[in-house]
Formats: sequence, C-alpha cells, structure tokens
Amino acid sequence: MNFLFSGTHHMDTTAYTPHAIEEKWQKYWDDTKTFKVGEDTGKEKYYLLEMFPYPSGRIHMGHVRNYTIGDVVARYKMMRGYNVLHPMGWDAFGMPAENAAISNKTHPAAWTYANIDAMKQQLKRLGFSYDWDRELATCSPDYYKWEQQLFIKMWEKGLAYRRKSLVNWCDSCQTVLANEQVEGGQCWRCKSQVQQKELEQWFFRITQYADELLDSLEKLTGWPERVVAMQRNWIGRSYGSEIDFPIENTDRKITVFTTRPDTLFGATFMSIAPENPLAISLSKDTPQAAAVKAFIEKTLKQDKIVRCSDDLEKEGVFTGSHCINPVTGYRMPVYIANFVLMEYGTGAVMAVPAHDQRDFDFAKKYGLEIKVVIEPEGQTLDPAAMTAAYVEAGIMANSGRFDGTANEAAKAAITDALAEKNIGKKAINYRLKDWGISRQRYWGTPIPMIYCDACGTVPVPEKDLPVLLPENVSLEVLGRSPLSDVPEFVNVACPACGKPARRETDTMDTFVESSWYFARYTCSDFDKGMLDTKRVNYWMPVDQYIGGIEHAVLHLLYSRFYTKVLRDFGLVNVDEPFVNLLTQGMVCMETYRCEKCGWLFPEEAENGACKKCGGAAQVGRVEKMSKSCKNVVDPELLIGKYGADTARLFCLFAAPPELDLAWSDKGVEGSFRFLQRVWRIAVEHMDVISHSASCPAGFLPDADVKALRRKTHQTIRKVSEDIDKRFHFNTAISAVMELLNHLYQFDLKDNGDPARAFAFKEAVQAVVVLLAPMVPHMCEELWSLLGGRGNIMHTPWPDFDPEIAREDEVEIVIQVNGKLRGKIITGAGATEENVRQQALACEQVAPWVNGKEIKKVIVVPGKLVSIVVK
RNA sequence: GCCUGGGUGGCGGAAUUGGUAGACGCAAGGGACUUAAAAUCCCUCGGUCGCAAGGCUGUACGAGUUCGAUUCUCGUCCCAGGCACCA
Repeated sequence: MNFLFSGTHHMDTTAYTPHAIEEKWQKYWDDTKTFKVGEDTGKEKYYLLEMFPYPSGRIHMGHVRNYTIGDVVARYKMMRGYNVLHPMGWDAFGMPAENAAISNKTHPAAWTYANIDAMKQQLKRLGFSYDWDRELATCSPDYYKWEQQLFIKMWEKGLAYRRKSLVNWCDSCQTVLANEQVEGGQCWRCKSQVQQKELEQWFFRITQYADELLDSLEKLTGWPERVVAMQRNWIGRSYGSEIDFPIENTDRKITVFTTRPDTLFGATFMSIAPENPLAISLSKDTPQAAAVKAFIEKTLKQDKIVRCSDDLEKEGVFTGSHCINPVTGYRMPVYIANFVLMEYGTGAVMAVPAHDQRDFDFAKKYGLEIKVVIEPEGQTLDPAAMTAAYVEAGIMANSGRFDGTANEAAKAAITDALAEKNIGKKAINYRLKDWGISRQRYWGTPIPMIYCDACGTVPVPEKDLPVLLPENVSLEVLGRSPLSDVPEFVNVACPACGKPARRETDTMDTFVESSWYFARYTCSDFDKGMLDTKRVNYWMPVDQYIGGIEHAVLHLLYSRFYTKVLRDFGLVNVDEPFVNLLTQGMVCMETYRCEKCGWLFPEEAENGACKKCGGAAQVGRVEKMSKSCKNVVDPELLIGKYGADTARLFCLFAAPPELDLAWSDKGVEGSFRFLQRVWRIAVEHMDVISHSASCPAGFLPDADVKALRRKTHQTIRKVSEDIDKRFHFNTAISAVMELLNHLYQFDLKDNGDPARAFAFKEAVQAVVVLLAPMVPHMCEELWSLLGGRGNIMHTPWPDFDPEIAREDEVEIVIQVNGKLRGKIITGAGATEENVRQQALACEQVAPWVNGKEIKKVIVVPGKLVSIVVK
C-alpha cells in the first residue's frame, strides 16, 4: 500500500455533518465532471448499468437499493483502473403520465419532464456516479425517431407485421396487453379482468428468434439460474409432429400438433378449441349447429381465470362432423372442448383417451371409444377396466407394423411414415408468441405507418421522421387511440401516390423503448443514426446489469430479441446485451394491521392499539414496501435525517444484494453510528495520521503493531474479494467494522511510538479507501482532511501485502472421534509431524485418548487434527 | 403437477474448496464515565445441566456417505418465486 500524504493540519474535533459534506462533494463531482467518460482504448472498458426508472416523480427505497449496489460496483471498478460507463436515463413513456394528465389537467410531457427534474435531484442527492451527459428520456423525439426508423426496417424484412388477432383487452386501462402483461387472467397494472377482443395489431416476429433466444441462454453463465429457467420456460419449446386428419366428405383437413405421434393409432376423436373457426363451419347444416353455437357462446363468456382454473369441468359438444384417422381409417367424431386452447399449437388436439388423462375423462363422460396402443412390457391393458390413462413408456400394440417396438422409437418411425405420404412431419412448437406491440394510447412512440386505399400500407419516408406526437389531444376518449381523434395527425398524403391517406394511430408498447436504451447510452448524442457503430461497439455488451427480478421475462427477453435484430441489421456486433445479471431483492418492511381498518401506518398502531377504531393492532408480516401495505419509508426523509451515506450503507449492509432486505430503523441507526465511529477515529487522530511518515526507518514492530498491520492487510484482501467476486457488500462492510473495532482497541501510547503511529495511520487510511465506493462523500472528505492527494475516486484501490497479511501463529483444533476436544497454537510453518505430536501431547485431549487405541490421525495443515480412537 | 430458489440464535445475516456453527450488526443485559441522563467506551449474549472446570445438545425433519456434514447423496415436510388443461 502506498499512500501519498503531505502537509500539516490542525487538530480538529469537528463533528460528522453528513449534509454539508455530501452537498459539498456532490457539487464538486458535478462541477469537475468527475464521472464523464469517453472511449479510451488505453484502458479496459467496463459498462455498468442499472435498470432505468419510470419517472413517477419520486424515488422509492427500491431505487435507492438498486442504484447504490450499482454505484459501489462502478466506483470500485473506477478505482481499479477501468474505463467505466455508468449512465442514467428515463423510461419516460407510459400510462401513468396519461392518467395524471386526465386527473390534473397537465400535459403528459410537462408532467413527465417535471418528474424527471425532481427525480434527478433526488438521485444526485444520493451521490451516484453517473455520467449525466449521456442522460436520455425515451419520450424525446431524438430518441423515438430511431425506434421508428428501425420499425420500418423491421417491416421491410417482415419482422414487423400487422394482422387481425384476438388480443388481451383491459377495459379499465382501455388498451391491449401483451401476454406477458396478463397475470392470472388479470391486468398486471390495474388487476381488473382481461377480456378478448379482435383488433388489427402490429407484431414483432420474435418467434423467428425463438430457437436462438433459447439456445443462447446457455451462454449466459453470468445470469442467475432462475432467470434463465424462467426464460426457458417462457419460450417453451417442445418437439413433436404435425399430423393431418382429412375431414369426412370434404377435401379439407384438420392439422394437429402432438408430442405423442406414437399414440396416433389410438386417436379415436378430435378436440378443437371453441375459438377455432372450424367449430362453426363443421357444425353448419348439421343438427348440432344450435348446440355448438350455444356452447361456444357460453365458453367464451367465461372469464379466463375460471376457464383456466384447475378444477374446471371438462366439457364439450359434438360438432356433427367426423374426421378420419389417417392410419386406422377410424371415423373420429370432432368435438369442441373447453380445455383446448386456440393459442397453443393449431387449436386442435387428436384425442387419445387411453394415453392422456384429459382425453380419458372426456371419453368416459361422452361415451367415446378407448383404444389401447401402448402397454407396459409383458402386460395387456383392457380399456374397459382402466380407471386412468396409461401415460408411461411401453410397448406398441394395435399399431400395425409398429407393434412390439418401444413407444419412444415409434415416435420418429410413425412421423417418418407419415412424412413419406405427405400427411405429417416433424414439428417444433413454442409457447412464445409474437410480440404484440400496438397500444391504443397517446403517450408512446407513434407507429410510423400510413394506410392508403390505393397503395396499401406505406411506411413514413425517412426524411419525414420522426412522426411527432401531436400536442393538443383529448385524452378522455375511450376504446381507441386518442390520436385517432386528431384529424391533422390522421390525415396525410400518401407518400407513394400523394392521395389522401390515414396514419396509424396506435403507439408502441413501452417495452420497445427499454429494449435498446442500453445501446443508445453509448452514443446518446448521435444524430446521424440510431447507433454510432464505433462507440456502441467499444462499449457493448453491458458487463454488469442490475435490476429487479420482476423483469426476468418481459424486459430481459425483449432486450435480447432486439439486440439480435440490431445485430442482424449490422448496428451492433454482439449477440447478447448483458453479460452478467444481478437481480436484487425487494425492500421489505414490517406491516401493521387492524381487523376492522386493515393496513395501518406504523404511527397508527402505537402500543398495539389501532388509533382509528381503538381495536387491536397487530404486527403483520414483513411485506414489500408499498403504498397499499402502508409500510413505505421515504428515502428523502431518511436522507434528511442521516444523510445519503447512511442510507447507502444500510442498503448494502443489511443483506446481500440478491436477497430481500428487511428495513429496520434501528439498523439504520447502527449504520449511522458506524460512520460516526469512522469519522471520530480519523478526525481525533488527524495529527498522528497526517504527520506520521511512511514506514519509519529502523522499523521494529512489536506484537501489537504486527497484529494491527496484519488485520489491515487481511481486511484489504477480504473487502477486495467480497466486492470483486461476489458483490457481497455486507461481509465487506463487516470486515471493515472488525478492523475499526481493532483500531479502537489499539494503544497509540500517546503518539510516542512512530511504529505504532504508522500502523495506525495505515489502518485508518485503509478504512477510508475501502469504504469509498460505498460511502463516497464521507471518504472524500476524510481523504482530503487527512491530507490525501487528489480525488479519492482517482486513488488506486490498495493492494494487500501477503507477507504482512500472513498469520505467523495458527490455532489448530483437535477433534477426537469427530468431537472438538482441544486447541493448540502452532507456528504457521509447523510440519505435519510436528502438529501431530503436539496434538497427541495436548493436555485437553488426554482424557479422551488415554487407555484407548488410536486408529487414525488426520492432520489438515493450518486447520485441525482429527484423532480416531476405539 | 412441473421448474427454480430457500429453511441457521430474539432479529438481519456469516461460515468462499467437506474442517472450530453463529463473523458483523440490531435488540437485550451488565460495567465505566457523569450530580444525572443522553452520547461514548468496555464486557456478556443458541439451548440445557453445572458453583466452576466442563459436559450434553443444536443449522426444518429422517436416513446415508465420511475421521469429520449448515455444506455432499436419498427421502419427507414447510416457505417463496415462475410456468401450467401446453396436446
């Protein structure tokens, strides 16, 4: 460690005043642009990114935690000599702005920009090391212009397309929702029931990338396993076959997807989804027409929750038509069944009651034939005696030339046989659907398309981009895009033929903006195109991305997709946007409940009584901080009371980043106390520290000095490892606390001993530098008070000296038959034989060993001796 | 049902490669300083038996592997998250 200290300072007993110190350094960092970065090929780059916030107007504790974690990593990497890109911006489009506009009569833009200003001040007050020159807001035309340009490119390549489709419709939000925004049949935002509605919608063909999105998950070794698992689950690839079933007395056919082609000979009926157009056409002109119509109406009226619930009765109705099993010729009645989903596969399922439980139940209910085609080895199954479907592996039966083979082998064999006759083929099916991006809302990126009666769908010419959002729009229209009520926006001359045409009035899903903001940060001022190749390729990929687990599927999957699209357009040269991902836990807080009044604010529940009704108030579960649970702690109040450094320290110390953090007011006070302890020991000994030379000549350390120096260097090693390898700031901080405790016990002998003074100084300086990424304001201040040279952020991270850190005496534990019986102290270099002798001679173990036969002695160098006796 | 994670003192958590379980902090108790309080500094702090030395016990539960298991294997229970009539 080499500290460069000089100059003299007066002894100063100034108290720790976080606000003055923090504001001073925040201004300094701002004025000197400490965190501005550019491309520097002489240094290794490190791109650190935290998920950008929606500008709601105020930051919450989740932001404080997320951004503090990121800031520590960024500052640590800076001190390690990396060229660190650490940007911040605003996910600024979205519905709350519109809702606020309606209730407050403000314009969404004015509301949004005012919120951005307010939140930016709050983030600055926390002292985060952002390069604010790269700040971007997705609602700015400078940003969404490029998104429109890429949309047109995607349309040209068929990656963006328009089709009529049933969409998830939220009546309360008056908009369509992506599948990912529907949670258990409810709107993710307002929790109201989601309905189905047919609309013309724009889609991104994400399914074209399904295989790559799935397969390259393997490469994401820096991602948490569970996020990878969630994405794999979401994409949901399954291998199987597509098989055609001719419809009797027509030249049409029903195509099904199945993962069990081996059961084809046992298919005795067909189940189709109520939404399947075949349902109506097959029952037309049959006696079943009325019954079918009634069944479809009944089923579609059922809300999705009920329809998807586990215990829903399996029901169906015969369409009046049959199709033909292509291998057995069996006349299969075609049923409409309420459990068949139009969204998955082809909306039709070949039913094999003997080998699928749902089909079995259905067949029993409607008296349909059950035909066994797979049997356990050496057994026969009697359909009449079966009480459940046989779904295990087995031997083929009643399946013509496939009889006697293993069913797993028959899957491919039957599919191949079908393929030869051109009535079937191997197929892969995905749960993942194309990404519907149309939103019938105002505050989003306009979709840059024009509809002309003569020319059809025409993109807005590049020179006319961006398609700006018009300003004077009534937001209170319902059920259609507010833009459709703005004639001067809608009416436009066709770019191709010049005749009157109409603009698309939907806007894009806001997840589109957040799918590429990380790339735009590298060149947010670039005005010649979406991305500046040189800069984006210098910085990308993001080395470390940090954010909430709630984005495990939506945002992270879309961003991966978009990155691959950008790559295929030659705009970036990476396959994956985020090398390492850290999903931090939620910030939680104790709750209070009253049986009558529900959730209570803590101050309403003092002394176990509800202040509202006088009833009993109970301490509830620890829940995620939320307005509805009335358990939020406002970061601003926290900073007001203790300062930003304490807020940061507590967020880091209370739990490792990936775990939920239980907020504790007492714990915050503890963090504040620790900072005061650091402050006090440094300031009270400022003379010693700033006057003490580097290692004094003729340096002869006594045991105390050696012990302190050892602790100092061990702490440097521990903190470096904890931050570098694991992001375990809690244990890093506890190591510094140990060093500080050691310092408080250390006897300076009235400063008369230069060796002691030096060891003391070295330890205090280590505390200040090691804490700098976590509590930067206090450390900058102490660094300058103690005469440190320059800015602490430009001070190299200290190296530890392995010689000094090494213990020269080791405590060895002695076990007898696995139980701890004694301890001995040995020199660090003691030989195995020597340790063994000492252990066997140890007084404490004698009673356990004497008179017994020693079977075995195991010596683990530096750790323990294990004696086995009989 | 399937896929992930988890389960350690009064509490948050630590134990990094199978090697002293409970670092560090909070809370609690005790002491010093003070006329007193606050603040500060120091000490104790899993359970249990014991005056003590020390013993026994203990990481959800039950087995197993091992000289040795919070850590590895198998089974069970519970909690959280994700997916789910997926053909």
